[in-house]
Amino acid sequence: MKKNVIIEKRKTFRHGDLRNALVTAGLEMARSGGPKAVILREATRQAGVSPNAAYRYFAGQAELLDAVRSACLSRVAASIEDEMKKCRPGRDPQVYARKSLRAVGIGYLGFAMREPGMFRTAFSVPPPVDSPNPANTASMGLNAFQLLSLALDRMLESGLLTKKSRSDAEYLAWSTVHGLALLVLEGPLYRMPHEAILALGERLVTMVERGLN
Amino acid sequence: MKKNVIIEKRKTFRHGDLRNALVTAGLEMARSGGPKAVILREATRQAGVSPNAAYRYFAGQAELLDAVRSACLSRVAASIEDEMKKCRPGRDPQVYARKSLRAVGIGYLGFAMREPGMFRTAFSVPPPVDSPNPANTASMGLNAFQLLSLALDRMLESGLLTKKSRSDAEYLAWSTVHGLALLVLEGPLYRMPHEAILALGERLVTMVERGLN
DNA sequence: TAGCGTATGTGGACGATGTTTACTTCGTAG
DNA sequence: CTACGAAGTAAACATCGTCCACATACGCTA
Repeated sequence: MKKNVIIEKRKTFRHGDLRNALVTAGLEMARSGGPKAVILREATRQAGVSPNAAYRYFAGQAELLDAVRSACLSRVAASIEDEMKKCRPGRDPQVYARKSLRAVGIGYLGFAMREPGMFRTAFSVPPPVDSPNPANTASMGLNAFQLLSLALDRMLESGLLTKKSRSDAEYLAWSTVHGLALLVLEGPLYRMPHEAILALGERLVTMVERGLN
Repeated sequence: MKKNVIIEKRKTFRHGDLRNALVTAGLEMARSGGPKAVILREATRQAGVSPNAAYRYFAGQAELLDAVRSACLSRVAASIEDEMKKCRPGRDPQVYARKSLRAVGIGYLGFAMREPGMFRTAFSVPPPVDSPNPANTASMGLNAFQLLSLALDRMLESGLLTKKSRSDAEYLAWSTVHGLALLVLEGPLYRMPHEAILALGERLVTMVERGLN
């Protein structure tokens, strides 16, 4: 395969920023291979360090993956944010609200298509059964979630949504876009051309708009 | 962990049904651990056979996983079918159509909750970049897809859907339910109680009904 | 400035996995 | 009955994650 030669044999005994270097290396592996490609030893190799050095910063491979995953999630949020910034509050609040919701969907889907590896990593999980961590309800994607919530709030404020239908609407909207992204990335829409996917995305967001009620 | 003792040291040199035994073992591993838990060596162990024997039937671990995945997909379809059988064509075709669509959604989501490991395995993929297999467009879940199509056709026939909005509606509906399932299995809805999830599922299907237009 | 404690890395080893190459066993076709 | 080929075995290798004991040098204190 690719024999990434170590950049340079660092001269200092201490690396200086190892934890960060490991996550960065992991990120790159995730980018081009998904969660399964995040190899601890390979990360240390790229950092020019012995395998065990990683254990000074992570309890194990799982924890490294977790850090990488976290980084991926923030990229997702960033993508949404970028899309969101494009729509400014015009005179019609309803138009603004609709645009916001669309931005969330498009930013999300767009990232999935642009960075499949990272996207899949972002939403991969450790054994979903063994983390009875009560505190991590908020550990995932609150940023992206908040952006979505924001868009939905705008819908509510502008009268496009009733108070009742606003509740938990995040989950419904999120489900929809996330589902399409996965269908595209690893489902039957695998070979569908990008424009077609985006068109489907548009319809999807419209469906949410109309269907949330 | 669990030290599944070999059932019995078979007396015949030939196993007789090895390929099947391997897939079955793999299925069980998938059930209780997802795709990552499908270990080739472990499968051969459970079949009471040497590791290499597997290579008579599969090119490698990936191919075994693929077979298991395929089995999981058919389970998904079966779950939908079960739900579908519950709704009979009454006098009102629109009611029937709606019930059908709901059945698909509920069957799908229900399976995800009942068999998380298999569900996750069903929708896991090899490196999504390296299978330029043109023939496998239909290799995945056509069964489940067909059931969904059927339900949507009923919607069309009964006048709940326009011809135009019928096109590609599978993908929109599928995205939605699949997305919720994943949010529940490995997303922020991880710890949400089952009733709440089902309630969300109902709302979701309603959203699709209304939003497809 | 000398020394020392400790955070940071190293080295070597272990068990598990996937996979390859060479060999053995045995059902069966001719 | 014999020989061929399908089915399974044995031993070995590379890689991965991880544990243990040990080495290094940074930076604080005396």
